[in-house]
Amino acid sequence: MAPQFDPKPVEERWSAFWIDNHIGRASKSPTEAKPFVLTIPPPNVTGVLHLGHAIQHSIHDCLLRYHRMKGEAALCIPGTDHAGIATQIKVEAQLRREEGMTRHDLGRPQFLARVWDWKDKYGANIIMQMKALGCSYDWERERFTMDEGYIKAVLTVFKAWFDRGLIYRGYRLVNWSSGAQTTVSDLEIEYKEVTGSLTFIKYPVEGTPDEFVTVATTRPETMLGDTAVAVHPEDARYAHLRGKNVILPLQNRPIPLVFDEAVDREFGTGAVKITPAHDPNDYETGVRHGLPMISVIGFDDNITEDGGAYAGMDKLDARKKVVEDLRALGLVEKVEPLTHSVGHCARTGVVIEPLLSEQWFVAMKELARPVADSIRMGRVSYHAPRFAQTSLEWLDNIRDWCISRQLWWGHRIPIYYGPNGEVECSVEPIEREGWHQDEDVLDTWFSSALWPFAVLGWPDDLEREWYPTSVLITGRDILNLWVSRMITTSLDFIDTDSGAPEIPFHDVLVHPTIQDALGRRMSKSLGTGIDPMDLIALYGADATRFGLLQLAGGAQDTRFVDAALLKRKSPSDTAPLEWGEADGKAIERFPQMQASRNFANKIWNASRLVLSANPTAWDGQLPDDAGARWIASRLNGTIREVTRSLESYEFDAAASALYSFIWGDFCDWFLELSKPKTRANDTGYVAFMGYVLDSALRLLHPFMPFLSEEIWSRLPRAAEDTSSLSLATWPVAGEADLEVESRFAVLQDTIRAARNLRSQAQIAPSQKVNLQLFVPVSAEAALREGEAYLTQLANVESLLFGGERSANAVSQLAGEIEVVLPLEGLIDVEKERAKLQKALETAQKDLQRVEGKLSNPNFADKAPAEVVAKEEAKRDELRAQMGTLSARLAAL
RNA sequence: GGGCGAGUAGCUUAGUGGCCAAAGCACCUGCCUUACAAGCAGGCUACCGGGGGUUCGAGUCCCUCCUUGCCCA
Repeated sequence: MAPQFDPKPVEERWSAFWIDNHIGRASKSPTEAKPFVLTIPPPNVTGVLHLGHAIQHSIHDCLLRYHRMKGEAALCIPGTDHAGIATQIKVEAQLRREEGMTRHDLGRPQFLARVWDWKDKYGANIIMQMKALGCSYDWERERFTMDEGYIKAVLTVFKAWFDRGLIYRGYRLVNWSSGAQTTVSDLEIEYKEVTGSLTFIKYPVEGTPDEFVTVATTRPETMLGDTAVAVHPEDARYAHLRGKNVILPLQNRPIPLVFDEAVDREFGTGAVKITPAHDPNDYETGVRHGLPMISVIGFDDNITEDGGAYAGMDKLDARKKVVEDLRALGLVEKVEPLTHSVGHCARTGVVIEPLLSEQWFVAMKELARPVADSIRMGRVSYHAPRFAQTSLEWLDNIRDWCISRQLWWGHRIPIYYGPNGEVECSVEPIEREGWHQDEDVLDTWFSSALWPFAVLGWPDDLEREWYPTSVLITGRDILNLWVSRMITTSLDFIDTDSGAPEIPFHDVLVHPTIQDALGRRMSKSLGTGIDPMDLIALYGADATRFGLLQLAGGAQDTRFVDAALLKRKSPSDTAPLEWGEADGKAIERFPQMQASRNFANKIWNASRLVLSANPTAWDGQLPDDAGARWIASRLNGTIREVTRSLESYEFDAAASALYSFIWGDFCDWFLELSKPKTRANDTGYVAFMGYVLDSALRLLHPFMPFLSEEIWSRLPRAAEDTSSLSLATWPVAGEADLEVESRFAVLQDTIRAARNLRSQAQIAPSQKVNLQLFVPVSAEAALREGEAYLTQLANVESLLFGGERSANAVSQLAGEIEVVLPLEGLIDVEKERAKLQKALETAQKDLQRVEGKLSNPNFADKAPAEVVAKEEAKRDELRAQMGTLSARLAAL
């Protein structure tokens, strides 16, 4: 074995082994035990995975491997999403860039062939990335949201909802993205603060041309489509105008003054212009008052014929011209700067234009109610629980879902139009003379909403033994977009054995969002996006997984440190980053990953040491030795803690329990104190060392599968014999022995004190020293038992218990134990005195605080007995320490 | 605008009312001690965002302000 762990060959070997041997295949019959089932959130086939995916898949595979080792039937179904808008935009951009063509030049069938090529290429790449991370999913079950069976599921749901009247076509105000040339749903809009202006426009009152009603607007060009001005019914300023019209300037059209309670009297002048065709609020007002709706902005963002003189102009040009012309007429009262929130298309970034259009919708109210009920009843439980509230707020205020998209890539809407105006929904294509299919496709999330049961064979033959699934692991940004909708479809289409609506998963686990080193969302355009494959290449897949799982504590955002990025002067500094370099100096760029790579190397070398002693299978006989008893107890505590943490999804706690056990306890103490035993070829002891390592590797496997598998394959095996650690059993915790652990802690503290003295006295580590110990009766057994270890680990020549207090010595306290290091030459008495004096003062101060607490009657009365007892023990120890320190000072 | 989080060492994070607030990285000192310099031993570093309150006791609970992230409009 090489002195440094080289991840690459190990990853290649075991990756191939797991796939060839179908480790991820759920071969057990799930009826044997409660199955553990996951379906991954299918990534978009738009490109490559980023760190957000990497943490998500580290969590998936960690849980999956843990449950598999526990002996449960464990299954995780992988797959990818066609991602309608996102993918089509990518392929269109590529087409434009490389061939100067639009999709229309190519035609629908040819264009779709191009998108399928793209899907094959990038979809395969994404699956490859998951495998590189070590994911042990059931690769034979890989699904795609547009594969044959999936299409059937989508069409079946559409038809069922259509037949029940839940899917309908309507001429409504929808969100139009001119960038993608399609509608988008409410959830696909991102609101951003922009600096704009508020223009106050005077509308003359009909019949009294000297009187005006002033309205304030951020979008003056929409005034061309105004069909009313609204004021609050109790607003005294406008009460006298009831029943009157105002004249819409530029269009010279009388429009009514309407009274509506929704008007905010405080905003602007209290009078608002109403443009029902271009604003959601105005649309509602328009419906309430039966106002005409005039579209003045078209799908191309240009002013329509109804915009009169401005027809054909871009809406932003028209905005300037309208204000200019109004100013010329003296109708602009003032213009104020205003920062307000504007909806942008989440995919293309263009400003969303609300437009009237004929689209398909799902009526959500009736469907959403049982979803909210299920969440409230706790049938689906959220981690953290507050995310249930987030979902409920959305569900309780649900609005109809616009599902038609003016795209080519996706599930084409199964609606057919006949020559005489017939409209029919059909799962099978209608190929009758004169009939044609709706041109639009469905919102991607319509198909994603069916994921958990569509990947398990629905509608043909749902594999009930795997449904419902166990945990849905996802980022919090798609809780409404995806998670709530999956619950909706499952409750509506899937029944339990007793006929009640079935949930798609029991738990929803929300994982952290990974931010860049400056607290921003990771983004390729800023040059801050990090490809997990780069991390795997630099640090190895195990270190990458472990490092990410250390960050996966709760749902809180977490920062991924890029040392090079931190060196930048300001967040707006976008100078390119060179890998591993900042200010011309070589640096470790990702310290979090470096730390876990070092950990992997530590495990590798600890294993080298154990394996070099040629361990045989352990017979279960615990060596009669303080160190062995101690590490056995610590192992049991660690098994318990890692198991508990995984059960409660605290991956950071599990990782740090493993880290401190393996590095802190096993390597720093146990392996060090075991060295004389391995040199003496104590086969029983070495077999025990092999057993502890074996157990640690099992616990480590869900976190670092490659490394643990590699080392485990080299260890001897007793009863159990499987070909792979991934199929070995999860360790069962025995009782931790607190008595053994506290005795060993006394020994450790004493050794540390001795090392500390050596270091202060600047004694070379190789030089042996004589040591004198003053030990209270309570600690004597512990020190006698561990005397050999003390001698070995503090490099002691001779150890003296008690005796004369020499003046020529330095000392330090370890609890109540006084560790004294006599020195050959004269010591610096003043320095030593000052050190002891300071220690004495500190103890004095602590004692005063503790005594103050104890003498407070409120504390004695109200604090629990064990807290009081702790304080009393503390007081006794401090008194003893002060006695020892005084004695030492006197001896100087 | 409404809602939900977060702010702890130079950095990233633990911290479940009860010892003197924990870990890793970074930094400093000394060591190539025959598993590991990706290492070992020792050390430095905190007005726990500000202010107020509840409590015998607050990093932890409540109020408020500041900063910041996300969701919804």
